[in-house]
Amino acid sequence: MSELLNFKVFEGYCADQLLDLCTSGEIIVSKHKQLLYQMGQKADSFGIVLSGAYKLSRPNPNGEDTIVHFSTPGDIIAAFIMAQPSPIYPVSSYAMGPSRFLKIPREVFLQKWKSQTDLIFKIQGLLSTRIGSLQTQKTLLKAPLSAKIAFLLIDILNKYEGDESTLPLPLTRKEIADSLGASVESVIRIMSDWSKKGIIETQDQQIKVLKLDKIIEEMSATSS
Amino acid sequence: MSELLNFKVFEGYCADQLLDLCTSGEIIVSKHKQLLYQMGQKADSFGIVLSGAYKLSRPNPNGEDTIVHFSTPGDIIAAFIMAQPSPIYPVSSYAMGPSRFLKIPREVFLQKWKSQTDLIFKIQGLLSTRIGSLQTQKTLLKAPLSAKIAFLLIDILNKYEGDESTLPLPLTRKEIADSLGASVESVIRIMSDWSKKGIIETQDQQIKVLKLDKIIEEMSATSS
DNA sequence: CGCCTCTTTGAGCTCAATCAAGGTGTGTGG
DNA sequence: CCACACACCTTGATTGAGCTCAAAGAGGCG
Repeated sequence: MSELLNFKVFEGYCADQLLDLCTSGEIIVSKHKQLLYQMGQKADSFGIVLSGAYKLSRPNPNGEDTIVHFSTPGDIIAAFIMAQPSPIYPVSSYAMGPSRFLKIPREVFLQKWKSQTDLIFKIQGLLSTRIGSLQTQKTLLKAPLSAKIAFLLIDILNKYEGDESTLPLPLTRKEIADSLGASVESVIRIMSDWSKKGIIETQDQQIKVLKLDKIIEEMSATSS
Repeated sequence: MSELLNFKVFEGYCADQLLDLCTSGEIIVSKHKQLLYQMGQKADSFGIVLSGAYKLSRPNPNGEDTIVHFSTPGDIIAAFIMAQPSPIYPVSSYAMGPSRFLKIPREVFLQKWKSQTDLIFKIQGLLSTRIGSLQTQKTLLKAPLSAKIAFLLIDILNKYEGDESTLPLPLTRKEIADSLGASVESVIRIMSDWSKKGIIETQDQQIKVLKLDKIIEEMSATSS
């Protein structure tokens, strides 16, 4: 599939090489909310998000799921545990809306990917972006909820090259809440407020940011 | 230095190989609170914590520092950004108590470390542990503060092979607060309570966990 | 000896959680 | 086709965990 060539991870690779890397690859078509990987199970494959999105989540002490990451096209899932002796998926993955995923067996990673130094460092780059994002979220712990929501929206928008203002994945208020460790009601209160002020617009779980500057303001706002 | 041989990252390496890997290495002796790396600066070296500990922190929107990670002996700092074109330290590092650090120039990484596939995956293992820890912290967002403190203490204890019950680094209440996104006062209130109950003991910023089971209980406690 | 860091305790307040209730749209089985 | 369950969104009222502010004691250090 030539669509792989567009992803930054494969920068500098030609079609033939990619074909080799994706030996025994299989395209998984997921429906909304469908499980891709189950936390705790033996990790015998990894892969790349082709379209749509997947959420990675772990249960919290109350048994509810906390979302730890949103994986969007070009994102590699589970690659960085493939090198471990007998890897286990550390999180569960669910599709958000109809999505496609290129699934590759672990053996192919060990045989073909592992030795590609450049590729490994590209993947490490993705990892380090992820750590950066988690760390930023940690610095926002003491910030008001509105700042956290603002950051989350901007963080997701930033992943897409095109500076579209519409979030390219169906995102419910509940999912925002689960990602931020907040309650749905609180998230709704803040976002309703933004809607009234014309800062954002929601249609059918597609969130559109109309006034990016206002959102950014929201993040540093000491006042109102 | 043969003390490197004890660290898990270098499992399987012999002294000669290590010596080669640490070409141009320099041992940095840090005093308490001394700066090791400054966030935002050009990253031209990385290294390994030999003794003591370092805290990695980033400023939050209020200008205060949030601690994102505690690096203890055997931990590698900044290695995973060395492969980037022109890396910048993403966080600042400060010594906690007198500490020692083996500093290695970036060129040595590019020349000698980069090609050692096994080593790279060991480092990736450290990274993935770090992500795991950050994710777990995220799942605790809705848990009471006491659960977060309990988890932090246990998390730090777990890093040390020997099941010592004394935390091997000087940890102030303020640092705990800065790591959890809480206020010093709240941390003190909870820990004073634990001290009174004989669950922990503090002497000169050395925290000792007397009743590990009680602490674990604290994490799931719905009551009290 | 004054300054600084760390710890402690108390009082009051606030942000967001919880509880409660109602509305809408969608899928599903009788 | 209707009824029912279920997921999502919304709004209001109440409450409480933890924050802020204030004040003070205990080392340690130049």
